[in-house]
Amino acid sequence: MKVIAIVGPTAVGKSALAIELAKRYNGEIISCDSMQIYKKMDIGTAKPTKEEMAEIKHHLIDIKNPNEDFSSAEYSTLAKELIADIAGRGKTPIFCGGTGLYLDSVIQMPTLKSTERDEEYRAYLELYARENGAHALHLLLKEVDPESAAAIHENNIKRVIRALEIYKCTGKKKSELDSLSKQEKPPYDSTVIFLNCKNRDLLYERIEKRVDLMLENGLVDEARSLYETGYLKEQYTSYGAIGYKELIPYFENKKSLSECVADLKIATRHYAKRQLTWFSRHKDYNTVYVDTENALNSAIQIIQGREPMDLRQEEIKNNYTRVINNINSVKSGREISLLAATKMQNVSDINYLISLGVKIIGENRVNELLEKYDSYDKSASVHFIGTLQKNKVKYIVDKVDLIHSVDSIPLIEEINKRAGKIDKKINILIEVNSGREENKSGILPEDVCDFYEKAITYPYINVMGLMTMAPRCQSREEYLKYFSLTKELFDKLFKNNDNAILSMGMSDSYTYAIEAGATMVRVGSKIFGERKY
RNA sequence: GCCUCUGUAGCUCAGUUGGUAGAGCAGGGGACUGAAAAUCCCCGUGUCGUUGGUUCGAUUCCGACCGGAGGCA
Repeated sequence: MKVIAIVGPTAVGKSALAIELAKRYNGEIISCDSMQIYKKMDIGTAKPTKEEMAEIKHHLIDIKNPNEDFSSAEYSTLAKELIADIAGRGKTPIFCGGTGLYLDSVIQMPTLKSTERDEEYRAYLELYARENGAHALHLLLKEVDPESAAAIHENNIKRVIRALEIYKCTGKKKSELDSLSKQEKPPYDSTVIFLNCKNRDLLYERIEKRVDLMLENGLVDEARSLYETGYLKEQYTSYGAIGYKELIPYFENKKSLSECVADLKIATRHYAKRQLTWFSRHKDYNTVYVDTENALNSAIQIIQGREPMDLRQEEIKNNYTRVINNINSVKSGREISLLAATKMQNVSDINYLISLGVKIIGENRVNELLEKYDSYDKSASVHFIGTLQKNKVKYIVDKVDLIHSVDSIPLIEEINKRAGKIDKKINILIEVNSGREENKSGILPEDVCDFYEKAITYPYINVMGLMTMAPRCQSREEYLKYFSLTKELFDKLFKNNDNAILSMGMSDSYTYAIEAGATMVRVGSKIFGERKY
């Protein structure tokens, strides 16, 4: 029986990938996460959203209360039943989660069975260890199961106790059971995709962001309610979850919230590191790096055994053709320039796109532009379309043909100065904050004319037109409002200039922008696909 | 302006009665088949602020200088 599994450290983007694959392969997702098992722990364990669960069936989420016990053996039994059930209905089981042991208990261990636990014996051994020391406890294990004793460090009291408990409950040594199980054949034909991140700092950034998001979504309240209902107790398995116990000192007024949050982030990083170690050890896993490849395409390629480039190029070509057709259907005879927004896209995809006929590419970040610059196919011209910091101007003046996002006099001065040094006139667009959004950059519409008058006085600056980023809108009418406003300003300032550029409209709105009079549109995700990972 | 304290690892700080230094945290690596978001193991060279002097030898003692904190004016 075929199963697919998506594993990887926390926050790499497993869930989104699993859902995409489930859509493509008529799949159902079996969560492989030791903490999503528990009810009432939603935000902190990053469960899929209701919408996602409605779209794709998810299993083994919310099956226990936080004060109930659970174990990998129990997981194994449940998951195996589910595989049979899902496959029996003609669908594909897709595992998704970060608990490596749980996955192994399913795809590597055919006969793993739940065994009863012996709480009394455990408590006795814990006491024994406390009174006589870890070494003495370890000696007990050495007597009954020397092999396991050799494999388990004496300070690892939890494992030593577990091994002793297994012996007491089953009458067999843990080492014996282990080696028996290792002789068995894996029960399924499984393809495991290990999502990883080449750049560790990037993974840590994602973790940081995700924790912040959880806090915004109400993690503290969720934790407080667990704390107050008495579910946040050390004796429960669910207590291990990261994101709850770290906040206890805050609830008890022993630490500030920000200290607790810092601890929680550190705990999550450590966890991610342990996951990386675990998954890296499994040499049969297929590693996909989310920061250097398109995870979905690589995953599909692995599952189907196809060359990734074929598929990726096919997708880009189809998307590109669709965008061009859309542009042609609304441009009513005018010349429209298509700028491909290439943020986060790899150079081979970009160059392929250029080979299809794209003449302009636009980058958002200076560092990224510099990294990729040497590899670009030079038949396309490079524009800068993101927020430009003054201290970065010097790196790009000699490289870009147009800066779309100029919105302050100090920035113009810096560009003018740097351009002067290399004696090159720099083409710029003035960015208009057409939506009057506080956090967005750009000149307010009523100030644009003044700004323009000032800007054209600099000898090395060539103001070629306007650019705007509309706020995210729900309807065509809304978009048209912002675009028309910008178009009016544009007509006022550039009415006699046939070469003037009005850059507006992105993936969600480029057709409306063209209707409103744009001469250039900046399209990224509609060409390269959504950046989900 | 004067006085006191202070400057040691990414961070917080020990320490050397003068023989070039070590903890915690962070970070890195690893183990892990019955509690696993758990549990456990291993990894510490850094111009000891700069610069003169004393000394066989200075991060340690003395002086000057440069940062930082505080006090008196």
